[in-house]
Amino acid sequence: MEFLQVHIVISEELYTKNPESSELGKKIVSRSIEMIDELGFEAFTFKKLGKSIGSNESSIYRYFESKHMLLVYLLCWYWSWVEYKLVFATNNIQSKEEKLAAAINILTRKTDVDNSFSYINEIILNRIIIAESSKAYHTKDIDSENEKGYYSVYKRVVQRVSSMVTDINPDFEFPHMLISTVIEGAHQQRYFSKHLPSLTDVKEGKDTIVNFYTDLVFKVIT
Amino acid sequence: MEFLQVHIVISEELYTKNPESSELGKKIVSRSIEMIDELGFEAFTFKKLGKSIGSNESSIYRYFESKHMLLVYLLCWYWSWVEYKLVFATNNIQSKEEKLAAAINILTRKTDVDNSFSYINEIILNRIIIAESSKAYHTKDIDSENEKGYYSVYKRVVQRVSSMVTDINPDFEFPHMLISTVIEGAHQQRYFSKHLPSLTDVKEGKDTIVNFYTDLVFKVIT
DNA sequence: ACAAATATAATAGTATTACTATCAAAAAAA
DNA sequence: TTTTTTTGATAGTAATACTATTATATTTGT
Repeated sequence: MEFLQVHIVISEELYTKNPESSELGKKIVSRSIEMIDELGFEAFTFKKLGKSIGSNESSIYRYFESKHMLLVYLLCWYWSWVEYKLVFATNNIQSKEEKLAAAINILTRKTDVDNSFSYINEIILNRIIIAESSKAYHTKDIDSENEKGYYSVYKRVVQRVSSMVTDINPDFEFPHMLISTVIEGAHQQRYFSKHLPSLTDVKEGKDTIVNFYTDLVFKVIT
Repeated sequence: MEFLQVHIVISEELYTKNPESSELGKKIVSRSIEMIDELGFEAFTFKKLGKSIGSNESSIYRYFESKHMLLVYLLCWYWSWVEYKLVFATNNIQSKEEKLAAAINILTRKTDVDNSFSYINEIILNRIIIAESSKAYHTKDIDSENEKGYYSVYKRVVQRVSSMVTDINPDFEFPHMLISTVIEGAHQQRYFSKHLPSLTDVKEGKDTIVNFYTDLVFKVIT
């Protein structure tokens, strides 16, 4: 069985040496995803990662300037991947409403396996995005990093879906607020349902989160 | 002019020695709020705090077990204060809809000065809650800390407002999801409007965030 | 096949962090 | 005034988040 191999290109600003250019680089990325998930971002270190992949701390620093930049890289990779899924899933849908519903589904659903990108486990990556991504942009350096374009992919995803909202209702004044609320909200609800369930109303079986936010969006924009 | 002095009681689990029991303790709390705001939580240390208040690192450790526990303490104080404001603002409102609207206003508006609590600056505290609170519960220890009740005040606030939703529409299935989405969403939008404005549609002057979420809630529950 | 270039590994070192432990001095309570 | 409690000062530890240097592989060009 063959799979379509799609390539996600990440801005050069985010790494010192492109991790996709070598086996070691790919191992750094794939193993770091697993380790951040296992240990949490705080307890994760380049030293531990090096030991775990049979390499050296100093070699990892040749790919990523810091642990923070690695997280930003993963975030960027994740949102590029979501954008690809989004474009793929909404392409050729004629009905504006169906298109928006498909987009919201992509943004709020549980991530499933995707064999197009061999060395990255999207399910685990999704989990660390949910648990750790806020640590990437809740920094004192947010403004300068934003200027450098570190978050442009994420902003583009919000923009794409906001446009779908505006297509349906051109008079709706807050499409960006609505979509960023949905994206961040869906992530939070997944985290809460696991760790602080009294903040949610998630039921076993059906995907409450997708239904809740889909319903919310359509009610709010009309 | 005299002000009503209201006392917020914080669970003993959150501190080693009650910071309200001494001048030093109060200074630790009030100055830590300012310093976390200035430096960000990562760069803030007990050593720097000690130096800044003319005290010693070791003395601060006698009040708080760790920097993380100080943050949890501040979070708990903040939500206790919001709960007090909430009860105060919604008390005696007859109309269920007006009551909920008043509650959403409390949860989403910009914080203003409050002279009832002398040594805590609520405006700065609000800012650090917006920027840093996710770091408190995005930890590997979340489950055990949740069991110990560290987040019960926050959960109670969500519960209170969710009940108001259920009072209006007993058939609405997701009151907790809705209210936690609103609370966290409003915080995020305030952060985004300052640092990642393309994720929002905030306009100068009027309080877009309050209007957006008030409208959202009433549209969703009916 | 061999030199040159490049990538990786190993080691050491630095400043800082997040604490703990100990002891003395100061302040408050009995 | 004695005892207790609180604070301050100092020292120490293991770990973190790096940087710098040098040696050793590995790859590449000819």
